[in-house]
Amino acid sequence: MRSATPDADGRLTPVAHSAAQLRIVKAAYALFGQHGVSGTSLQMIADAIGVTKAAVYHQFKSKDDVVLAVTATELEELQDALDAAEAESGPRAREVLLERVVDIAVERRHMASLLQFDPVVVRLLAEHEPFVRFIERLYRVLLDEGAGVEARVNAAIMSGALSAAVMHPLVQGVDDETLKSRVLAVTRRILDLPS
Amino acid sequence: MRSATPDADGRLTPVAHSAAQLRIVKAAYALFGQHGVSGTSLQMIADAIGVTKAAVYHQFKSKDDVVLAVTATELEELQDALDAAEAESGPRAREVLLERVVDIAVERRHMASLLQFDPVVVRLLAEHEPFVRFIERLYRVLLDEGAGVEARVNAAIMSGALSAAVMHPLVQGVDDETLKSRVLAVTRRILDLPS
DNA sequence: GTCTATATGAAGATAGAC
DNA sequence: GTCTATCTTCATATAGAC
Repeated sequence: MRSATPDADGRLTPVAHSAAQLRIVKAAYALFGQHGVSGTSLQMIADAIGVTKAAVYHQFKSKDDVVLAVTATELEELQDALDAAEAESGPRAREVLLERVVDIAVERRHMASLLQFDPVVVRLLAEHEPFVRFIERLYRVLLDEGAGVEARVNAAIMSGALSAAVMHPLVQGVDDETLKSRVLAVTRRILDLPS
Repeated sequence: MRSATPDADGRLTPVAHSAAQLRIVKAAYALFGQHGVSGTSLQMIADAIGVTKAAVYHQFKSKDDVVLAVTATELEELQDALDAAEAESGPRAREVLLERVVDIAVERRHMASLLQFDPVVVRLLAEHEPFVRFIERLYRVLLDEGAGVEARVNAAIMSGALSAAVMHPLVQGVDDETLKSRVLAVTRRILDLPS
């Protein structure tokens, strides 16, 4: 896998993408958001950037590889947030993570659901160790050590709440700032953080 | 469309499915949950029930029709909950709806996300008037008349929270009863209902 | 209600030229 | 880094027999 390599500490170390790879990842990202991963063909991606399928295959050896690269790119942003959170200690870490994550989710509205709900992405995330370790690292901040059922359900609720909150038809017309502050308020309540 | 016809009041009036149609819908339902709609072929559906593709096409004239039938079947359950809620008045209506919806979501865990997050289903729900009217009816109970931005965001959050809460990897091992009570508690908090 | 057989196209993927 | 050309497999969909 070229797009993300393991690291001792659950840190993703993604590639220096070439310009050509970046164009593909960017186009794929947009199309995945509109059609889902299975609903997006390499032909669609190639058409979107004005090249042929073969050109795409020169950069990535399979469609799974493209999905992996897109996913890793998305997680990079999350990783920065996680790094910042881990630099804090105690409940403050969770607070910092939450704020950053909400910001990211609102700004890249349609992607949030992909990562969590697209069956192809879910499968890849579960199968590739670097991703698994990264997710574990994320939950370590979000949940207390040895957190019980209640905390786990709360964390699950929070992650889905976030996805829906930013892409649901009901919030189509809502501006980013309003959305951020509302979502932050509700997710804080879910995680039992002080507002 | 054979699988759902309009009604003056946003009520879906689905077909008397034949036994053959029911088998197809049931198999498709399971496969959609595992692979998503785009990731499920009619061949997979046919194989699952031990017939040929042609047999499936005899019952439904296109794949969209199968998706429509599956979706309508899922919404039928929601419709019963909605009927019950509308029979109540005031805040009690919302309370009743919430309890029923949580029950349904927990019991059919993997479907909740399909209806809200699968791009194909989302498209079909938006394009077919009976569905659009039904969803409007649903929101009428969930939200107050002329509800503001805050209530809309809350409703969106709630619907996503529900999906994630019942299918997130974090809650894989949690039993139905625990999940129901936790989800109910949190969603009540989101909607500002008394617990 | 299900079958075989088939049409037509698009999917993922590769070889080799420029 | 991109192309044309090609392969194979699979997709949706139809015709017509049983």
